[in-house]
Formats: sequence, structure tokens, C-alpha cells
Amino acid sequence: MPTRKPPAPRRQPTSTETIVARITNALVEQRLPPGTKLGEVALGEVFGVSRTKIRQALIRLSQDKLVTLLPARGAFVTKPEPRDARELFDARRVIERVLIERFTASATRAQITTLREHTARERAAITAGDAALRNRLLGEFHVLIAEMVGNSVIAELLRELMQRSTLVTLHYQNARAASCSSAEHTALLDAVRQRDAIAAVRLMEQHLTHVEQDLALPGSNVAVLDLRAALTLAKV
Amino acid sequence: MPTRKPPAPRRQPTSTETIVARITNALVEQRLPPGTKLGEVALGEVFGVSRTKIRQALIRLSQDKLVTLLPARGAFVTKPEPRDARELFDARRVIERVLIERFTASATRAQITTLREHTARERAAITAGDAALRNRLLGEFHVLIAEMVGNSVIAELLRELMQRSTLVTLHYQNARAASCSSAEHTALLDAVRQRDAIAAVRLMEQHLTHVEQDLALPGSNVAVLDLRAALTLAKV
DNA sequence: ACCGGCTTTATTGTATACAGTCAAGGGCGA
DNA sequence: TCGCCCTTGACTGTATACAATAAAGCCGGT
Repeated sequence: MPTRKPPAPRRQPTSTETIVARITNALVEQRLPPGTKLGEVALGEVFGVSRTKIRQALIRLSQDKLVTLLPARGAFVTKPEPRDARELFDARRVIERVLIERFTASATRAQITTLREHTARERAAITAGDAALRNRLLGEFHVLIAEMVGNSVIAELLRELMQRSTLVTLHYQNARAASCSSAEHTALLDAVRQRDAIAAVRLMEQHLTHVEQDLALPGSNVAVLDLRAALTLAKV
Repeated sequence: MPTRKPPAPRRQPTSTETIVARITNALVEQRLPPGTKLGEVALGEVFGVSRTKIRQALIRLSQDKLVTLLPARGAFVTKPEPRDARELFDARRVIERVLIERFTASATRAQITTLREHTARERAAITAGDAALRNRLLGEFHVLIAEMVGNSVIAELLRELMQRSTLVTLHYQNARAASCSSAEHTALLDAVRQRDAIAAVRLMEQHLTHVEQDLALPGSNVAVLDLRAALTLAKV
């Protein structure tokens, strides 16, 4: 069978930034499991660009530790070690403890309303069984708070940590755990609304600990998916 | 004058990692002031490689916010805004407060000894008037502590923040302030040796505040140097 | 003399060609 | 039949060629 390739659906050149975002989303929404080979020519065909831009995108992704570059071997979706998971959540605890404390002091009604609407979307995605959307929203909740606190440097740090966290939680988080997460988000918001910094900090730490404990770290290998399918579904 | 270029001293191909390190060192040691244009061909000639590898290095540096990529304009050494400076030091306070607290609890005698030797080198560089070495050592002190605490994710975050901090302190820090910094490092170590976490945290916060306050943020523009001279001096 | 638009030139953006490297598969020998 | 080595294929690493873009200089008009 002479592997007749489909007639190249669309060839509009995609910006490097878009490529990074598409792949990142695919990772965060867990359509590309850890260990997946990200071949340069394959990606080039998916996005309709040459290997040059793909390489640039892969370099950026490897800086964020989302993909691992093996010399002369290629790019693979990073497979985090248990040690990474622990350190990642530890780092998040250090940063998010301060963030939620400050947010409790500075949050406006409008900001709290925005976050409440966000938790509503979380619940909707959970009941709808949309695992991809659910994972993205659960992560964005934390990033949203970070951005509202007003230090963009810290917010950017947390965004990176969140993306890596999502890679870690890939195999493990089930619908029940997700439901708990969303409930804890809501409880967190209640403490913020009552300006109870002590409770907010405590809830955030418990929340992160819960999420971390939910990872049972077995070698549950998810089958490698089709690159094109995983990436063409990705909304920018 | 037909701009006769020197006969290309050595053309051993340099690895991308080395290029990044060399440029980073040049930035941290302040041989390439903010705003300096980093032309691709110029850098390619300096390192004896093609623009391809230079671009990859520049992408990585721009991810670390050390250089700024302007589309179709080129790469420039990042010129941090006062706002960035504030947020940067705020982020460092958040992280380093926790780090020094943990370090006070976990530090071994050997680690403390290593750091004391480091402060000795700081003083030596200061008295010798070696501004480049001085700046690098003053920054490395903080990174060393981060690495000793044992969370490599946090250590990596702090390393990035430190490098960016150095860009900020570029114009401002003089020999006197550097001397103060080193003295504060030594005081910090004393508190650690006495396992006085309260004092250590307080000293660290004061230290960071002092460093931040030392930047007076005038528009003291340093002249742009010669790329080749700045980079060929760079030790890896 | 000054300003606006055009041309020119240098530099970046992208693609492609070629060289180098790793891994898998087949053949040979024990 | 098993194991080792060599060939071969596919992929990555790097350089170079070409296209696109922006800045700078020039010329003509007012």
C-alpha cells in the first residue's frame, strides 16, 4: 500500500506562536500523552510549515520543560518523574500560598464574580464529561488568581508550573477528583469573599496537597495517539 | 576604508548551549548593556557558526527574558522597566524567604563552609575592583543556597529571576553597594549557622530590599560595546 | 531649505539541501 | 537457532539560499 497521503487540507502558514500554543493546548488537554514522539516532518505537515519553524517551536516548548529534546533522537512529550511531581507541587505551594493571601486582601467584587463564573464553567465541563476542557479550566483557575494579584512575573512563573503540573496529573486524575478540585475552588472563593486570609491560605494548601495525593504514579501507559488528530482539534 | 575583517581567529563550531552560556555570562557580567543590538550575522561570525544556531540561542535567551525579539527588527538585550524591577524583587522575596528558612533548618556544616568560601571570593573580587566577577558572584550566592535546599524546580526558577535581576542592577550598583551586599551575605550565613530562622528570614528580606533600593533608576545610558570584544572575553 | 515619497541596502523570516547519527532489519557465522 | 555485525533507512543537525520586511539615504517638489 503506497501510503497515499491525504491532499493536505490547508496550507495557510501558521505563526510560530500559534504552533506553540496549539501544541501546549494539546498537552494540557492531554491529547498528547507523555512519551509521544513529536517528529519534525510530521508536525510540519500538520501545520503546513517547514521544519525550521517546528524546531523553533520545539525549542520553546523544551524550555518550558513540556517536551524533552534528545540529541539526534528527536522531541518527546516530557514524562515527569515522581520527583519532579513533588518538587512541582512544592513550588506551587510556596508561590500560591502568598498569592491567595494577597488576593484575599486585594480582590475586588468583579474579580470574585469572574472567578465564580469560572468555577461554574468547571462544573459544567465536569458534568458534561469533557475531560480536556475540565483539565484546562481547573488549571486556569489558579493562573487567573495569579494574574489578578498584579505581579506579572510571579504570574508567569505560576503559568509555567501549572502547565507542567497538568502533564503530571495526566494519567491519574479522574472525574471524581476533578469534582473535588472544583468544589475546593469554590470553597476557596468563599473564604476570599469573607476576607478570611487564614482560611484561604489553609484551603489552598489543602487543595494542592489533595491534588498531589491524587496522583498514584502507576505506569499507566496511555496509547500514543495520532498527531494530526490531536493537534487539529486544538483550539488556539 | 574597506573594512578588512580580522582573519577569523578560530572556527571550531560552538555548541548552542555554549553560545547561550557565553551570551548569558556577558549579560550577567554586564559587558553587553541593555539595548545592545544582537545581530545574527555578527554573532555568527563571533562564534563561527551559521545564523541557524544563533537564532536558536536567541530564542532560548528571549524565553528567559534576557533578550527581546522584535519581529523583523532583531534581537536586543532586554531593557527592564522599573515595573519589572519591582516585580522581580517581589518574586525573589517570596521565593527566597522560604528558601532561607528551609536552608537554616537543613544546612550542613559543609554547605555553610562552601558558602563562606564563596563570600570570601566576593570580597576578593570587590577589593580587586573586578566588577564583572563581583556581580556574578553576588548573584551566584543566592542560587547556591537555592540549589542546596534540594528543590531543583524552585532553584531553576530563582536562577532565572537572578539573571534578570542582574540586568536590572546593571547601571546602578556601585562598589559601595556591592560591599554592603557581601557583608549582608556574611551576616546571613551567621544566622544560618546559629539556626536562627527568624533572623535569617529577616536578614534576607532586608538584603533584598537594600539591593532593590540601591537602584535609583536614572536613564544612565552606558555606551554600546563591541560585540566581539564582549563575547570573546566570556569564560564559559 | 525642508518635507514626502521612492529606491536602495542591510537584516530578518522561511524553506530547502546536505551531512551526520541513531536504530532497526537482514545476513552471515558459530 | 541464536547472536553479532553490517547495511540501510529515516530522522535530526547545520548550513545556505531565497524571500520579505524595515530602516536609511536620495531625489524631486514645494
